[in-house]
Amino acid sequence: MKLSNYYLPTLREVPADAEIPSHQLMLRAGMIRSLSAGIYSYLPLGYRVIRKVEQIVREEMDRSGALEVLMPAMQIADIWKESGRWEEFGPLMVRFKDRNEREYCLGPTHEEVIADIVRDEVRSYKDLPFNLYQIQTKVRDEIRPRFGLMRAKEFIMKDAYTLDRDEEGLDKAYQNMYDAYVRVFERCGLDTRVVEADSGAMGGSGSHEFMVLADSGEDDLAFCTDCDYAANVERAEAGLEISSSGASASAADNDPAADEAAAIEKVHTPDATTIEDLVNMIEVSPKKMIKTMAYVADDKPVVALIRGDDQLNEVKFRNHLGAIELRPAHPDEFPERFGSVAGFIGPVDLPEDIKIVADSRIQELEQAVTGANQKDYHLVNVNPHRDIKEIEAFTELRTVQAGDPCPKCGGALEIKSGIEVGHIFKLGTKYSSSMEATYLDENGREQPIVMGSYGIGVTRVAAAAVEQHHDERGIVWPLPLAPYQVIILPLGNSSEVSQAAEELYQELQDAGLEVLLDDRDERAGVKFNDAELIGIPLRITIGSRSLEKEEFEVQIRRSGEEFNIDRSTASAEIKKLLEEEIE
RNA sequence: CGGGCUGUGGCGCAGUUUGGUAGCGCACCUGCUUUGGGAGCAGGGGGUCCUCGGUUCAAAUCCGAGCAGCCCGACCA
Repeated sequence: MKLSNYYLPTLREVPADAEIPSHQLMLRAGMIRSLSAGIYSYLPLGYRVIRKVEQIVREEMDRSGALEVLMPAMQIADIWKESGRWEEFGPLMVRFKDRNEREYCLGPTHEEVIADIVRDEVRSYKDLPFNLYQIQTKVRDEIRPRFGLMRAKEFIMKDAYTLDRDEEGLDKAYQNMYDAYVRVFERCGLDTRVVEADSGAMGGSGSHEFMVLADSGEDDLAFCTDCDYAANVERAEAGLEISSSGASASAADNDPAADEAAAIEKVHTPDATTIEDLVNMIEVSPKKMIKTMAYVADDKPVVALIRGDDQLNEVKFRNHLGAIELRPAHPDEFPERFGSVAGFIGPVDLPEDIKIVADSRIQELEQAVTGANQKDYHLVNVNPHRDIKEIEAFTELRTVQAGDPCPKCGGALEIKSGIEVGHIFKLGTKYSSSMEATYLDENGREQPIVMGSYGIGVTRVAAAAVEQHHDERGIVWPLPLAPYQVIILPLGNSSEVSQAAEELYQELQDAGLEVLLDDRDERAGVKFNDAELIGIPLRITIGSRSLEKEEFEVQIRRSGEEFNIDRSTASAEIKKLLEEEIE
């Protein structure tokens, strides 16, 4: 394509609204424009990248035996009510009514539609297994869209669904998709890690996320420095810690004198509503404090007990409770529902209807500090086993931190941030059961189809690629995702130069390469800067200076390397350079 | 949904404290010169100053309400 007839609105300055590199650069490179927060148009250059990602995904899905379909973006509420997710999805789903007051949503995902498609047609075990996928725009009313394509309200996703007879079939299908995903991200030139994940609202038994490591990532990931353990911190568990306080706690249990020596005391702690305030006021280590986190789970009051220096992991808490809706209690709710005041709530003598769940680390605490359920007072010398009678369970509720022991090998965990570009789930029979998608097995018995679901955020992959591949001059596309492979810059206005450029352009195009010709009437600096900003892997400069010697100048975007090539062998040389660039 | 910041030409911003009829850089158009890393000179076009209401002789500026965008948090396949 010739830039003189292209729509490439590059920006010299960084748009004020964009925070992270991929957002800034995609705007500056004229790839995307936003219509509203989290809603984007993909301009010609940007859409080419999207299509490159789609094509790689498509090829690998096809290779894995999956079949491409296209499902409706507009879905009826009925199927969501059947699966129970009409309520569960909450405000994340964009809903509307047609002229007849019939309820619809814009598909945030397609498990229900898949179940509907197959339930009427799949009758026998002989019809299974198979795998359907689509590449389509998904719509989710994100609470807070941000970071450009990274978290948008409308985004392109590849979603695949496997349908199997049993768990064994699902395991195979899951592994097949896992392998396909590894190939997809490798081909995209992305450095990804696979981590164990929480399956969240999707339900199901097993789940892995494919993560691109990047500082701007919204997910925290725990990696073991010694073994291959890797998990999203939402799910990551810490191994057992052999601590001295743990040992002494059991000793204390056997020593009634120790308990007596440490009777509960109420201390005046005016305005100390945070752990930090308390540390300053009574000089106790946060490790000796019990944080009491008040939540409302499906409209019932619950509290989580966490050591003062730990963070509550809401996913673990929610999973333990089996709750659908879990939210922090609002301060206004404290007096009535928790019999206390925000900032001073504690587990000792709470109203009886409140469920108490404690992190396993609470078990080994003694002479701890916690809220007194009375404004401006805390309790000291609290021993959980003696003083908190209604603890429903001790379980791991805390978020793992760097340095925590690995659950697999005991080595130290480290925390890195990552961008979730793919997520695979073993759904099991959650949707097939509720929506009656069944088949008859060899014995003529009706069985629910066993499903898996597999997503790749296509637009997010493009953004993640920019996060991982850019420098101070702009984007540095990995060759497989580059919108064009080569850009030719004729400099000056001599007809020899433009003729040579035109010839090379034709030659490269005939050779099947994707080529841009910057034939705009712009100064050299403008052309150089734009070429580097949009990140084309190979830049060919043609100017009278080198043309006199029958040479073209090459710059490799990634390395910055520059050298000359002979005009006569240019196109063969360029092809060779591109092949090398793939490796 | 809570906290903070911001809305002035396509982009980046000043002007708001102290009210007086809108400005700078970039981009854009015309001409001349220039032409290998975001050109120079001259001339020119473009703005409901987010919206609505109020105060005032007079509002970008003061007051009230609303809307939008961004950041932090909450939340979120």
